Amino acid sequence: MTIRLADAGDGVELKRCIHDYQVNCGNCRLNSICLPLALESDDIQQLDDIIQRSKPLQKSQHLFREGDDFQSVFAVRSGALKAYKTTDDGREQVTGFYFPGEILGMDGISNNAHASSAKALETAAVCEIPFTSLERLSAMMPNLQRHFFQLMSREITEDQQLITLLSKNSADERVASLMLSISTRNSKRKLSATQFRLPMSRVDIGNYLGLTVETVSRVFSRMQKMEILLVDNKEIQILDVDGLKKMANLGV
Amino acid sequence: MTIRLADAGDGVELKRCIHDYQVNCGNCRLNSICLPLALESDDIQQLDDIIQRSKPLQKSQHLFREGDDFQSVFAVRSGALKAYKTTDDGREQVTGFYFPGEILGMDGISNNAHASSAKALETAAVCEIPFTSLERLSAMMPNLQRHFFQLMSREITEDQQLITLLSKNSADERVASLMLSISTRNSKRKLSATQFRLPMSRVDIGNYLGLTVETVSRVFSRMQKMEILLVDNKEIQILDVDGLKKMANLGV
DNA sequence: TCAGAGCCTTGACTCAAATCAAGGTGCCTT
DNA sequence: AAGGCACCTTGATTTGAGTCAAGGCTCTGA
Repeated sequence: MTIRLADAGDGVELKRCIHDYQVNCGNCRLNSICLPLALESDDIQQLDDIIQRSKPLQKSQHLFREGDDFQSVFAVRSGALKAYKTTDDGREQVTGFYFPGEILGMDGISNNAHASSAKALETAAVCEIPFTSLERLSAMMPNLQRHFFQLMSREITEDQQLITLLSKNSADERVASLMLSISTRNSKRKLSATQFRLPMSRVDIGNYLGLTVETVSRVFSRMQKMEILLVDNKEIQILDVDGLKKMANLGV
Repeated sequence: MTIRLADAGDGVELKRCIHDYQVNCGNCRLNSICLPLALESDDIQQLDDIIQRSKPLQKSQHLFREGDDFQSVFAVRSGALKAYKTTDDGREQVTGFYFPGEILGMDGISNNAHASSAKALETAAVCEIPFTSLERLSAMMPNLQRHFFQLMSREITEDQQLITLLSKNSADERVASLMLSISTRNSKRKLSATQFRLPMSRVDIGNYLGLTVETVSRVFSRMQKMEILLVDNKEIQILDVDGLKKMANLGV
């Protein structure tokens, strides 16, 4: 029942699709994050034509799995996803959280197979961008080619940030950094930088930051006691941004 | 005195240059690692024309520094380099080691400024690939575009491997994994997989793996006692590959 | 060839986070 | 409305790696 192509499926389903979701890149409120490009409107139309909008994923549904054939990269439209790898001994490593406007799946390009799995943390909608079409288009639009090189390069620098965090920082610093990162990304999406609901569990946070659940929980308690955060289960309110930055120890 | 362009500098210096280094991508013995591409010889010529070969770097000389304008990516021709970032509080995080045939500098694309510094661990020669020329050429050669997308994607998956290592694995497992990685990369370059000289110090290894020097040293001692490695300062001989793989715990 | 500096190793002790254990909270299902 | 399950919190204890300290090795340059 999944609608993969804009011109596929029966008319009724398609219409609902058009009604429910934003239909094109030109009017998408996320395009300043996802496509901050100086493209001609004709170019945007061409890009829009290759992008496929599908039915939302339900919580804990997979968008793709490690080892799946790589066909497309994906932009998050709504909701949130996590990417994770399964180690040979069966443990899980969360490699990233993805919010609206962010792009995932680029790690599949190198081997033509997804190098990680992606799972919805809550109901989530994505735009699918078939990679061969994207390559074709990129060769014709220097701006687009540049944009994708930049996106991938950003993924690299972000991974390097995480490497540094894991390798050099204490539990307090790691959790504080993640809270700041989510806060910053929220404000880029014109949402509150100080109040939000975490879409992921404590287990996922711990897993991502190389900590156990218990440690994450204790850090939240400590932050609450210090009146830096107000934590009510997954609802977070940042009371003292400077205190949080100080705790993150990444330069105020 | 640096020769940056193949057609620059005075004739004598240039000739020595041609004599000392392999001159073009077509005959470079590393091209199976660096450029495993089905390119027409005319295409290789075009690529070759944009690549600039410079004088070798001396040990501990910088190839570029964090914050430098991003102009080029670099392929290692000989020797070895490390990439590292300096954190806001002045500590260093080594983000990678680069051996002949490997490409570095791609993290600079996203902000038009290098996101990390690169320093020679020993005398090292590199090919400089100016990025704007590469972009122009990529738009014309689909294979080349694909290749660079793949290279960047590989950098992402490798960083994710490191993230997992740092987040989930013990000191023993981390050091064992690095030894295996170097061994594998050596054999790709037709060098011995079981005997090599580490170009980096214990400090660099520890820094890269999120460990202290003392811990790295203790792990080497332990491995020696277990007759997995023979360690003589920077000279490493792998005595028991399976034992090493088992120690790395990444699936034998 | 000798001095010095930087790098490496080893040992003793400390500590931050993991582990083990138990109980609480909130949410979904029936 | 109640039962069950998944998730979260807190406390007690353990442990792997960090820190501190000291001594040895090796390469360089005078």
